Amino acid sequence: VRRECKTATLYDVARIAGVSTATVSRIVHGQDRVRPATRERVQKVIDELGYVPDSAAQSLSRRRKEIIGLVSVERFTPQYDVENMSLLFYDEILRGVEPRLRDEGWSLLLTYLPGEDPHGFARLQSLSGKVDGLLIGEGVVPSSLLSRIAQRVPVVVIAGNPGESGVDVVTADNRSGAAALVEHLVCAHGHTRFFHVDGPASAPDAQERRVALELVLARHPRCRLIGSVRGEFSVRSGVEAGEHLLTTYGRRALPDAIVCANDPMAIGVMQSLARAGVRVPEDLAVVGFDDIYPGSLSHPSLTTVHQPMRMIGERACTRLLDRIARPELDPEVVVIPTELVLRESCGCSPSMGTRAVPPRLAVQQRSGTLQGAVTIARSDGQATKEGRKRSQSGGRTRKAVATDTVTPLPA
Amino acid sequence: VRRECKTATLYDVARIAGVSTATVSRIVHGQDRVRPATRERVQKVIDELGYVPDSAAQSLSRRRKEIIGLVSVERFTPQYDVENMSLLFYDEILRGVEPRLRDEGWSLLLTYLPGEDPHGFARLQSLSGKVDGLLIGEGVVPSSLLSRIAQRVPVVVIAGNPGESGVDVVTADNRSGAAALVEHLVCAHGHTRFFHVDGPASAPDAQERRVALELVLARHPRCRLIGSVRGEFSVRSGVEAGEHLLTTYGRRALPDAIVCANDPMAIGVMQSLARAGVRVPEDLAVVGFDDIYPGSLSHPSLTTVHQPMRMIGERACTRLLDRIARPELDPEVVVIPTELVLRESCGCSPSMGTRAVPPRLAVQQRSGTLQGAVTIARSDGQATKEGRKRSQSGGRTRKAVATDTVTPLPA
DNA sequence: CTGTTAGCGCCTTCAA
DNA sequence: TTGAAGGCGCTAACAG
Repeated sequence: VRRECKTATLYDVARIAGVSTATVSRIVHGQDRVRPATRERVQKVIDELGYVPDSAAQSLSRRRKEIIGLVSVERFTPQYDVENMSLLFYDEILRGVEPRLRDEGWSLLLTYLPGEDPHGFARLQSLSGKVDGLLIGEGVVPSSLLSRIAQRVPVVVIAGNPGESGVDVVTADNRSGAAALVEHLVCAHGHTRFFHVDGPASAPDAQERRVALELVLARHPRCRLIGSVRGEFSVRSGVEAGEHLLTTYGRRALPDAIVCANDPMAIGVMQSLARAGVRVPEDLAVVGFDDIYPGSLSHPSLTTVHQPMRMIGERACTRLLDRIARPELDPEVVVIPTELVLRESCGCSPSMGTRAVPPRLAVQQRSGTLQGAVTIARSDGQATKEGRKRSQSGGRTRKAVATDTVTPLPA
Repeated sequence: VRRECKTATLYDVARIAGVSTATVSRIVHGQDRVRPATRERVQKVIDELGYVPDSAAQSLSRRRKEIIGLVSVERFTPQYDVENMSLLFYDEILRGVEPRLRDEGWSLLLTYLPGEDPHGFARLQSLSGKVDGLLIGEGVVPSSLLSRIAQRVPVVVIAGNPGESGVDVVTADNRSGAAALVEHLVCAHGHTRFFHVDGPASAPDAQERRVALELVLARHPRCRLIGSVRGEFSVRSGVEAGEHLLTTYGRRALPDAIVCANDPMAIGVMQSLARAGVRVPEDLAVVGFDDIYPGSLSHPSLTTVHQPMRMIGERACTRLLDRIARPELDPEVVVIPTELVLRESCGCSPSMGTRAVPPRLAVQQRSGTLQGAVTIARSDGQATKEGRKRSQSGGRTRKAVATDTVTPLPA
């Protein structure tokens, strides 16, 4: 059986059913104002012909494609390398975006862009001709270019710098999350000598986390940062950081706690410590950020901060759809609360695993040049459990809602 | 600054540059037959206006959208559940598909479909109006409907049943992989009492793996299958399988080896064994299938079979593009070789980790109703190392190339 | 209730 | 080397 290449068009249906194309169109879209008898007859022809409307023609006519693009940085190495893990972030974002979009009957165009791609801008330009709006991951293109893209088509930046101009931004509350984590190491475990494994200089989220670390340490006079190295967010760079640490401080002068800018690096650090016979958490604590699944499997299991990535994806998507519907909206920064996940690597016993409840949602309005109007919206009807109150984490005028409520997890 | 909503069209450019739309079109597409002076002048206008061609109009005019759709089953639970892991499969497929597509300048439309969605067919139909071809994951819709979709638009099924009719299929060589794995347990470790944690009845790959297990055991008279349970491919169902096992056999009558239909279930099994104080691999061996990253982190690390998922995605994509270009091609089944990954959980020491080299590529042609024509193609210029020859694994007429060559991994 | 008729923005012969 | 013009398949007024 040779495949038929000819696809039925609206005209074919109309002709065969003996009606006009307008009528067929009405029926396809389930409008009323059609006599039931006609509807039935036409529907039959549609089914027989297997007619499906051509989306290109629809888009052209309606001036709307009902497609949005999701662009994220391609950080994956040629083959099954552990580096992949940095991508898990976008995989989860995706799981938040896609269902939201599907609900609306829209489609998702997915693209990875090599970091620092010289043609990045051109690619985004051409992409902008294929969609009604763009969800762009942090680090895909420099922000100067971002705003140029945003002139052509609505843009929401994911995990982006909250200072981005002319575009909406949805991001996790890195600062409060990191603050809560360090605060825990200080208050619950009494650590004082910290070491930091930082992320790439270009990553705004790593930057936020570092600032939080420094702020908390500054609040506790006995605590200090004895050193830090910069990693690449990968397991491998974590391993290297661990080796560097061992070389630098030797076995006797190790820090009390190693704070890593993300989970893969924390896993890498633990690997090199294990190899050297250093025990975690007995000899020192290690913590990460992100809460990726492998962190819960590692030995010891990893204490970290959970970013609700699906929610970030979903909110970003919602925001983009809103903006497409009403392009005149003012750009907004949405900060999604993070949650502390206490496991073994900080010294907490496995049984006492706790997790913070996402308390509220911080929404920062930004209209024109005026900055600083702050709106706080509750996320759900979720009851805010009582817990230790942490002080607001920031030194800036912006008040981000902190990861400030901790409740026990169910066993 | 209020966003401009008006986007420049080809006409705008033509009018302002004082040429015809045909000329602009030629320039946009880099054709020659344009006087350099004209080109330059027009290009300047294009840049100034930030003109980007509208893809809908292009598609309509060219009768080609240059978009393909990727559809996979949505198995993810509401939130960050470990079940997610079943999705890792498609995440990796994606990383094979997207770059391949990007190379060609095409785009990817991504959709998840809830398993057993009653509207599944309708969704696929409507999707078929938005793309030039479809990559469909196994289990998205019953195969009867698949072939109806395939009449409208080229379809390649991923990880599908090799018996699917009217569509191309790209899948891993589950049978040879599982056979090699079991053979290893028997020959290298001398195990004789096996227990099987099967996958869902509807999963063709689980079926292939079970058949292979049974065949190998049948070849070794001393070996037998003492029992099996069916799981859902999730960590949780692995945990349950482990508990069931402990209840059924007690501590004294445990099997020698537990063969799981995929890695997440193997991880689950190991979790419940660990909780009960059963040591792996000292007391019994546990093996999985898939080679997902967390398996390399678990304790003990998991012996398994690697499916080259990116390659599967890439090949599937290539095949789809070929078919779109030449719809008259005969449907084909491409079987991608798998690789044995020996780690700790089978009893191999970590240092002796080995991994099979992908030997060849099996391509089965299937033209019209005639089945069974078999073509074997070499994958690359890769030299085939000598190794234990295994007998052909199937009882069927199809000759699948086995995972039959084992070489040490670099440390 | 149903049909007529302009476009939507671009591509592509065919002429000039 | 350039321009003119007819679609591509569908939608949405506007008439009837």
